[in-house]
Amino acid sequence: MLVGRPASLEFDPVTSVNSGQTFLWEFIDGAWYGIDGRNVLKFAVSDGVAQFWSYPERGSWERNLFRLDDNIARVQAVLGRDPTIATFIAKYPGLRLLRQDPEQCLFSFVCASNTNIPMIRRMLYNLSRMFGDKIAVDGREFFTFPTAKSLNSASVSELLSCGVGYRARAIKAAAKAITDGDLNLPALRKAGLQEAKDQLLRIYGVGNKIADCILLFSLEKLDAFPIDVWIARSLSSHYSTLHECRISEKLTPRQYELISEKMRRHFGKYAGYAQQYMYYGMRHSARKPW
DNA sequence: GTACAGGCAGTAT
DNA sequence: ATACTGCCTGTA
Repeated sequence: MLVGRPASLEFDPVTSVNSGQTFLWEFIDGAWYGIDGRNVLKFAVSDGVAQFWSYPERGSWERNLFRLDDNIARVQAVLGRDPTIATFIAKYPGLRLLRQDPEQCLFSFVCASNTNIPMIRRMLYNLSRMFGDKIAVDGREFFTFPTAKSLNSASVSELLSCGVGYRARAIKAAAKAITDGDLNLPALRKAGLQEAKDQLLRIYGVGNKIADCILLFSLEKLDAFPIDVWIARSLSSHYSTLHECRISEKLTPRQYELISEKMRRHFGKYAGYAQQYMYYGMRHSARKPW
């Protein structure tokens, strides 16, 4: 799909924001509206040309969010040597990884444990309504994503009223770590994969999968390879020969690390892109509506 | 009623 | 290191 700025690049923003990496996007009256940290983002597509807005104004945010600075031709060329991924690339050529706000990404995936996407969306909308700041856009109310500070001072009963259940404790733990300075997310962008992951794993409620999602979607670790049940299914059906043992849907932490590392060696430094093509391909062929 | 959904931590072995 | 278990909540 051709976009307004820069016109020479091709990608599909609709597919990308609906590929399960991010949760607070919705289609309203012909345009897509999304929350990224303290910004309300908007785009509309017609006749293969996209227009982008943000509130408050932030020039060319789409370049940052959709990772247009990545050499996608190179990514697709490298990953396309794998026949399975080549099929997915051909099917969804416009799919892109997103570069999300790290704090929002952290809280989003803390909420994502052991539940489904409609529930995740509900939790995050409720949290934003209760702890975010109201912004009026196009005559409609939106809410910025809550800051760590606001979530840190939230009471447990307030969090429970957002429907987060037992994740309340994890939300509080992450909010406290950030507020106290024990977890410095921006600094992790420059750290190595393992170093950054170790920092995230110290947080209560953050395990292997959630840590890898945060690393890939918000901290520049394009070689992070998150394995959820969908990826596990895909690995066991397409890549069983790479692994001597059967891949079950439930992986022990050790098995997770082993397989994740093996896929990293197989796909190289863009392993995270391969994961996203696989994930979206699996979800799509399973006809998940979200 | 009960199974299930994009995991994780706690405990026992 | 692995196996097993409980867990908030809403929907089918």
